[in-house]
Amino acid sequence: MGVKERRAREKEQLRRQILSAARELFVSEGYENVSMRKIADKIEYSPTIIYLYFKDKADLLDSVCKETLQNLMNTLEMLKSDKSNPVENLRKSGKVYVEFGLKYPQDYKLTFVIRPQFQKGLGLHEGSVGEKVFNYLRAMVSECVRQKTFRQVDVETTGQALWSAVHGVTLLLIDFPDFPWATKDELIDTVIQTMIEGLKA
Amino acid sequence: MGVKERRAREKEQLRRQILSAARELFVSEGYENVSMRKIADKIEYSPTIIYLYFKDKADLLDSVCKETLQNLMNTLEMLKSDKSNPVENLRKSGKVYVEFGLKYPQDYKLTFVIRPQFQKGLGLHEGSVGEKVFNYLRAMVSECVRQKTFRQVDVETTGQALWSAVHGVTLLLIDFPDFPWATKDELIDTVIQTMIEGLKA
DNA sequence: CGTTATAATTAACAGTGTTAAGTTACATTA
DNA sequence: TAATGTAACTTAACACTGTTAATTATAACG
Repeated sequence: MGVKERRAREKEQLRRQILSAARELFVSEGYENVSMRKIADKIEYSPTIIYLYFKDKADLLDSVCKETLQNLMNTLEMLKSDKSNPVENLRKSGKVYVEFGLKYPQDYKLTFVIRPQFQKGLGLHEGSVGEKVFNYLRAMVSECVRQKTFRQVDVETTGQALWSAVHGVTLLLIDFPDFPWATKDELIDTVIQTMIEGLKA
Repeated sequence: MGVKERRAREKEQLRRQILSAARELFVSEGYENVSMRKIADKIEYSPTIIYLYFKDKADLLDSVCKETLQNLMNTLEMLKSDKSNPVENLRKSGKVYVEFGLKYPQDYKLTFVIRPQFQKGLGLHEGSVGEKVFNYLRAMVSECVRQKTFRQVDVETTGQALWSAVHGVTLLLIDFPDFPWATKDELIDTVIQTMIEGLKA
């Protein structure tokens, strides 16, 4: 009775083929400039097959973005955190976050800008990767407060404020590559350090 | 010889008609969902007339965004600044900036996210409105340093860092309306205040 | 073999940005 | 007033788009 399983494997494989073709094209051409036909061409199938695996183009984008979020989470988790120095962890994580965005600018924009435009109601569903990422951030802030390196700030609001800052600098650097930025690294460090300084006790 | 001038006025008038129809539709339907035909319908002309006034759809977007930038600049300039308290000016300006973005979320996204996607090479050209806005910000930071309320930070980098922070919070609030934000105002204030605290001497 | 399920395709619809060619309207000149 | 030139505007078309319904090919089962 291994037939059903083989078929299921084959289906899953094609699904992944579609997904990775879509990601490659989204990244290299931009979401708007990628047609279902182009994706189909790349995997050498007819365009309509995609609809047997994904509801529509937005659903395809959604799946690509979930992968990106997982990649971001993995990247963050690779940083082995030093329990004794939560501020340093926060600084490093911020840096890694921005660098991830700059390394995969199209993926970052797809996930944090394009997707919300096409997929309404993106809260922080229980069990979602987005929730995990934010829990990670919250824990770091919480530890900084517990160790009294930070003053008694509201952990929730502070986490969101930190996210705002790194999100902002990431997007500006992606969207305005021709702007006369001071220096990429200097700017990134300034944003993160200034926020951290502003939170210290 | 007033004929030529009248004709010129009429041309200018139609140009404005197109522009305002485009803005309304971009804002209410989103750039991607607005077709040249829809714009033409709204002003009761044939679709191709638009091409006699604008190079293409991206150029139309460009013109809409320039207006938005001018509106933002005007809003900022309405704040009469108190020479003796530059930090308070900075705080207020940041607040006004974010509130402008939240009041016209579609315009804000068009200008700072969508436009750079379609119009490459958006530096800060001499004489551009964008340059004016940034000069305004630079002057405030500079004054804070001069009065020694801020420590001896690099004005350029600091200005860009501040822009990053307010840009980030604006976009997050626009793009993730269903995220469990602490409180809009609390978050905005936290972002701005934390940055300012982090810059103080 | 024939039957059945399902995987994949073809054809079509209504819409897109944009261009080239054609038409209309109108001020200027004869 | 009638002809002319020119600017304003429209029609028709091209090569695309996302998506659906109907159809065909493929392969497993009895």
